[in-house]
Amino acid sequence: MAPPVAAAGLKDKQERLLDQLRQADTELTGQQVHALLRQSDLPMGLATVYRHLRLLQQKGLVRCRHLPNGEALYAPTERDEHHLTCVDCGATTLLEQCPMPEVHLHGEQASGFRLLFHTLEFFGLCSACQERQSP
Amino acid sequence: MAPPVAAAGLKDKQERLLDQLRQADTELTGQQVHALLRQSDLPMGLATVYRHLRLLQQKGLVRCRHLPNGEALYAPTERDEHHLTCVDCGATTLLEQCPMPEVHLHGEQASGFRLLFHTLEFFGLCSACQERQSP
DNA sequence: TCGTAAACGAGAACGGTTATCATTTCCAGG
DNA sequence: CCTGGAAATGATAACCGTTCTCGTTTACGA
Repeated sequence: MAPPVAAAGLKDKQERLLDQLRQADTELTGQQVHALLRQSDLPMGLATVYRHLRLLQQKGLVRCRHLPNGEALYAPTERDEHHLTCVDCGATTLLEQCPMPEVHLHGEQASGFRLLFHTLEFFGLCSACQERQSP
Repeated sequence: MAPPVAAAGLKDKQERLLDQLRQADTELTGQQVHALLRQSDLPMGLATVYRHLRLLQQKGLVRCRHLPNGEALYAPTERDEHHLTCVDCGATTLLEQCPMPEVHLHGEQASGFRLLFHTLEFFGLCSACQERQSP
């Protein structure tokens, strides 16, 4: 009874989860990660997904931001992207260029914080929503 | 029967709500705004608070950010503050100086978006949580 | 092979936000 | 002053993503 595929089970789930985020071409919600993993050869429960997502964040490997509606989006920290989000409909656009090439907190400004990642997000009204509210 | 205090009722609720945010010395959650207003001379329902909070955002008068736990915090846009937040316990520290003095999106990079505000937030581990996870 | 501790996951619980919808408040005309 | 319709309001129900609970499974050194 040699486990043909189950061997993948040995692979650390956390690492697998990170792979999933890296492979994705966009940020993913916790639910999406769960759904993707679900139909892979190494499915895992929703609770586990969130658990590891948090741990990865604490290791500084994953960053997350929140949409106006409160949903959380996750991405690998090495991907340094910023977005323009509509406060009305929630549509988000990836900014072509980072408006702030290098940001670093000077040392550790605040009492022993270990800096892991940052988010810089822009908010506004997309053209569609501008028209809709002042025709 | 001259209305002694009720006259305040004439004042636009939306403006009143904005005052509340301006008077506060920190960012407030929707619930907090509601609670504060509740015991003022112009109480309003939770639904109304959230409705106006969104409208104020669309006008560019109020900005909001989300804590790691998903809670939304509101503040007047004129207050340009940034924070350092612990991804574990959620503690937030106000940054003394803005690490990015002037940020502007060059014109409207993206298809007709009208830029209203931005958020720049830093995340890491506070000293307490660092110790707790690797003693 | 055992025993203990950590990891897991299904489903319940939570809690902030949003939607519903009946009621109230505004106001511009009669 | 009345009146009628539109917009605002708010108590409550519904939503839904996330977290918790806790019994079960897995890992692994002795």
